[in-house]
Amino acid sequence: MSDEIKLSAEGKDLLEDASNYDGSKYRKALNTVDICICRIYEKKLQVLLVKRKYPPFKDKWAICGGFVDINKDEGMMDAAKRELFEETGVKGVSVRQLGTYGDDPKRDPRDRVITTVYFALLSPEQADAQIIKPGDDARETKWFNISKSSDLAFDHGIILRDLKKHLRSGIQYEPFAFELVSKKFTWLQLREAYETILGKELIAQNFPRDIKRRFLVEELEEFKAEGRGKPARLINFKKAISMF
Amino acid sequence: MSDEIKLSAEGKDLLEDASNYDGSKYRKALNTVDICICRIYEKKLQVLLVKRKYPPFKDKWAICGGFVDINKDEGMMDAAKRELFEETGVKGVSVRQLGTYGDDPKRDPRDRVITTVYFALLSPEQADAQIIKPGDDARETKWFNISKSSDLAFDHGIILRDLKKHLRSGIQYEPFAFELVSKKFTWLQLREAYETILGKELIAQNFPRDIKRRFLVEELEEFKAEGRGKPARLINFKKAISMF
DNA sequence: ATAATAGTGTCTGTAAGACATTATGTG
DNA sequence: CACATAATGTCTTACAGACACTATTAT
Repeated sequence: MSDEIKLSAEGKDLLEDASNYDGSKYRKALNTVDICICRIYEKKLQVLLVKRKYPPFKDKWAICGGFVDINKDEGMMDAAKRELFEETGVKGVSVRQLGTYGDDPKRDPRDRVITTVYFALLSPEQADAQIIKPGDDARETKWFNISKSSDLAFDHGIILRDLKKHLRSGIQYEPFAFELVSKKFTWLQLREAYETILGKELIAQNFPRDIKRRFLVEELEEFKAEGRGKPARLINFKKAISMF
Repeated sequence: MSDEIKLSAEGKDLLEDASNYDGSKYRKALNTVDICICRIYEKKLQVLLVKRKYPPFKDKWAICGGFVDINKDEGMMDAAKRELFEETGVKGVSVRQLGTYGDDPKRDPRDRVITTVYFALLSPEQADAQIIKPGDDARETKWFNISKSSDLAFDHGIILRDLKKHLRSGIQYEPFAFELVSKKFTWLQLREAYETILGKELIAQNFPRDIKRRFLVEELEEFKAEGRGKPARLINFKKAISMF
């Protein structure tokens, strides 16, 4: 944040800073938020994509998102949460920032668009609760395996690649996996969430031991039979154990 | 990124998406970049701040930054690098994104400003090379200990707190410390960079062993006497050893 | 020689990987 | 009972913390 902005009578903003920025030719970018809505389905990390109905990238699939409502003084994360709600009907989920993509001025060929990308991790229940709102003009959405989603609109392929990396490197100390499973979960379910994000198998017997070192969990006196075999104990996530 | 933008004849952008966004009342935010220019000085992490010459926050200290030049199709990171160069004369330094701050619509009381924050880590040489450009209208800049910098303009105090956290948690696998020391450095210098960022002392004898696990370094046949005692071997950073 | 800093070697406790065994449910 | 999955126990290996000792320079 450097210098000076003046607001003219019409509410048009001019820039006038100490380095003689030419305010008269001043143009602004558009700010959007994208929200990568993720779930785990059949041991694959999936993201909810929406089919574009207009050019550019007509009929291509894109990450959910939209414009930040500057008129209504909407916060960036609020906009991301609103988009999440509009697409899925889900509220009260933790939404995190991935990053801002605004290096290529032609990432949207129409105009300069700067997008700040957030992501939300849904439990199976939250993902299934997805509401098709009546009267909605039928935005077509679909879950895609995050790895196979190529040929997307804009730079959304790059964004999803970055998201995968971010989830993988953050899962050690951030409770990503806990958000992707049900509120009460089994060790198997949590381990499969880890395996999905890490892209490798973990040793089942060691898994509870290793998790308990970094996270505080509550082992309930409830059990759930998942087909044959001994029913598994249900677990509740309490909190992360801070490493500092 | 959801739907539709139309450009009118005058180049004024209208929004017209599938959810009946009211294009006529459409207003845009201003995009700025801030760059946290960091160095280590006397075992303290410092950031270069600039004294504001105009309201709001007149005479308060702020992180370096400025507007993204949308007219010139300037990329976000290019803008951050330009600001870095304008303040310090330094080029060719790796600049990373910290995050985007745009939740509070009143973070700039004049208008809606969304800022994307980057950071650069300078070696002592780069930090000292700081150029006061002639004909510059004397922007007053000064190095501050990052911890003690309170009462800053805007939400810059929060940003620096976030940066500290980001550096601390990332230093294990990202070569932050190597950028904060000279190209050829001693184990002591590198360890002090780690200690500064981590905020605790490390065991000197174990330090080379632990670094070599995560990073590839070249131990040179050059030595440098730093006062009395045995001259220390100079080291060269090669690359990080990927953990995946 | 003495002080000061650099660098090596080794011991120990903890964490992580790997596997064997026991426990407890379903068909 | 046979089978499948959960849960526990233990062995081994790698890493991290801590400290003792040696090496090399300036004064």
